[in-house]
Amino acid sequence: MQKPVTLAPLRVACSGCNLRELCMPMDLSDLDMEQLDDLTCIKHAYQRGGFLYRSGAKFQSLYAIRTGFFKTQVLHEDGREQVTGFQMAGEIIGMDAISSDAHACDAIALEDSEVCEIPFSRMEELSRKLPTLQRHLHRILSREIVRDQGIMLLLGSMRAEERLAAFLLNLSQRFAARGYSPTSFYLRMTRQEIGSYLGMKLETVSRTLSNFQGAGLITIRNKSVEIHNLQKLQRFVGPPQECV
Amino acid sequence: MQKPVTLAPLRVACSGCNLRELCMPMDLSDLDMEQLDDLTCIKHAYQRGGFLYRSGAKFQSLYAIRTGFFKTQVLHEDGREQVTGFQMAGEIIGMDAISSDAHACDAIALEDSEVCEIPFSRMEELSRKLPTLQRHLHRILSREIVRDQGIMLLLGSMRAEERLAAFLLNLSQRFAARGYSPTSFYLRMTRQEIGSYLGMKLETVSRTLSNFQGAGLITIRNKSVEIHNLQKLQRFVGPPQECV
DNA sequence: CATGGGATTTGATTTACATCAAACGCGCTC
DNA sequence: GAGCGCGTTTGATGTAAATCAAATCCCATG
Repeated sequence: MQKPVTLAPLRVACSGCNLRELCMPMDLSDLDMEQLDDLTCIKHAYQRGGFLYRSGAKFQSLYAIRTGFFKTQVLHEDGREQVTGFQMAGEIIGMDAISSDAHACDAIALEDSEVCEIPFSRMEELSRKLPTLQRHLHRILSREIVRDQGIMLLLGSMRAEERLAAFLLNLSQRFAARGYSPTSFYLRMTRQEIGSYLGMKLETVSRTLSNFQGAGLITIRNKSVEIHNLQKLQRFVGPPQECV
Repeated sequence: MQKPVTLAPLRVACSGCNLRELCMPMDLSDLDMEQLDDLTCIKHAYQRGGFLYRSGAKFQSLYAIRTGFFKTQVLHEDGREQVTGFQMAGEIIGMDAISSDAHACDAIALEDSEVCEIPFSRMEELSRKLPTLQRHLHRILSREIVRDQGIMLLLGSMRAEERLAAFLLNLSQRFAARGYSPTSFYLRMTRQEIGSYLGMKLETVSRTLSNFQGAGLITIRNKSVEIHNLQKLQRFVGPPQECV
């Protein structure tokens, strides 16, 4: 069974991290060595199923994912849950907690993962000295707002088929940005989790994926997806179908 | 017809603004007079239907609403639109634009309104000197993320009835926080706009409101709403109905 | 005050998706 | 390798909400 334990904490420096391009793309010239030390953060490992943080927990740090895959979810008191995102290497997570000093959602590892813990008070302190870092922090926060608006558009005005196509294309782009194949990848999450994220039931997810496969757009076997035609899939995201 | 013109720009100081509690609740002791001058911003008036900003416009400033009512919406290239929020006095708007230096949505006045323009570069500059302001900015950004997550939960896992009840209760709370009646208020937006925001069609909004009225929960006449029983309405937000 | 156009309500019908249900497949552990 | 449980697929049926349509209301304007 899953043991949500934290393995092997380790201090690391952002300057030496190969994900800097994705998570903290600042101009290095702004950073002298002393300042870099201030940003040094602690690396933790999480097993599949482990909680990075829980809703309600006191806010201390943001987390940069180094390797692995997470989901975030909010729980309604009724027991209903809504997956609010899937996060992969290079992405920053935990920003919802700043507003109330407590985490507003759960973050759970979908595979064995490593994260850098970034103590937020130190981040604020340092960003007062480094305008570039300050600007970057603002951009990250704002980017999250824009991402959420996109999901609102998706949930509010797209049909099941479109949502799923948009979802696959989004994953595709993000894998591509990390140097992986944009057309062949593993889904780390269950149909149920995809459904929760996209506002549909797991059966509908399954059926729609089967339809895509039937139409020759993708091949799906268990959790591995192969997209045969990105353009055709893209055309699914849009009004009903004006078959070209 | 609407003329989206800007009327009567005027310089004002935050120190003298009666909305400070809602939009910039900092400890005044941190601010000396000189710093206050730096935060002085420009007041603009907008007529109903006027654009505060348009999607794609260059990002310069955040805006604090002093009086009035706005909606924000994102447009899909297909012409589909999604209302992403309704903003009222004391709320800050425009934060989605920070990430790309361009506005990601339209902001449109739903009634004659006044806003304070807060040049963002000056805000960043000042927040490097004032940790309290810095912290406040971070909180505002994060609060927007939390708000969006709530809407995702609403759109992804609630039924029409629940969404509309949650919507009315949200308005109720926000009016109450501003010293207005929580049980009697005007809707500034059309059924169509409510529907876009809540992911349903205007007919469904109308029908559901009629149902609420039929159940004696509210009285609705045109755009004026009276909530007769906040608790009962609250109970609508939840799983199907375990009638108490 | 009359007129016109958009907003709203309400009804009839359709439909996309949910629900219920059963079978299958895959990865566990024993 | 047998047995079990979870995740997934697929089918049959039900239903909430969309769509289509028409009547009414309300405000703006001449």
